[in-house]
Amino acid sequence: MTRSKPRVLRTLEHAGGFASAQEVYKIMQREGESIGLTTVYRSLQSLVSDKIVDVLRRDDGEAIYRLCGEAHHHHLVCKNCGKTVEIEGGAIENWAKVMAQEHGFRDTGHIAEIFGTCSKC
Amino acid sequence: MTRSKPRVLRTLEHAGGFASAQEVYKIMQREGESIGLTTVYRSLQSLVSDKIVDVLRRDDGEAIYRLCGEAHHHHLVCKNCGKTVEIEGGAIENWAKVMAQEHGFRDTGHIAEIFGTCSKC
DNA sequence: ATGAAATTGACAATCGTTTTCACTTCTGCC
DNA sequence: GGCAGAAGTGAAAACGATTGTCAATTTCAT
Repeated sequence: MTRSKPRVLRTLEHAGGFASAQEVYKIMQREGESIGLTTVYRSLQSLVSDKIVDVLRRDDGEAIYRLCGEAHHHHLVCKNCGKTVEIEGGAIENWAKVMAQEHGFRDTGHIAEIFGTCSKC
Repeated sequence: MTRSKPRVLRTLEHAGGFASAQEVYKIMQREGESIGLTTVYRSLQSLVSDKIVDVLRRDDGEAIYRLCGEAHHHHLVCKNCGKTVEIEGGAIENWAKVMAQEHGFRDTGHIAEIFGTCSKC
């Protein structure tokens, strides 16, 4: 992808690194950028498979896209306001490795997310 | 609610304590139970506010309902053939609690899945 | 039994997301 | 430069989960 992806990425950065596809689209419209909703979705998906952004789910099921550094980390997400804290995996990393080995799995990865209600909500 | 809620609850139990609204509806249809999809949704929502069931989100955004009392466990999934092993959370449970507390989060839950390639693939 | 209130369910509407398809823009090759 | 074919784009339609509507049914207290 050539034209759209960088523009979508820039918009996501500008939005504080955290927005749904619909929101990114609306922002770009408001700023006068010419882009289709379909392309926003495709760009975001592409950015996800590039590991440039992360995708999570809000409580209502809407997907939210989030810029993410290359370091492996986990998330602590507020179900209510979407506030996200990046946290260390700590004991999990080893747990995942041991469990996988124990059952003969190779090339393993894992996801782990904690969700709840943050102090403000 | 009177007639439907217990039937939905029973179906959810029967399904292994873990299913989406659509799945519950399909199961009940198959078993010859007469119920509307709308009512399944309403019953599940009601069970959630009764704290009898939990609601999570699948990766694709579909809501899955889980019996609260159900033993909490995690999954080890083969990316290739889909084989799934239920595993214990072990160290994770505590990690999640500590992390959440540390950041002032309340009413927390977590999801953790390990994926990889199983010995056969 | 009876009327008010709660429950139910077929259907339509909504909303995020994906697919389709015709059109445009790139690309490498002559 | 021109030109095929591939890749990218976007409007509109399709899709699937969920929610709203509303008339019919059931429940419950009297």
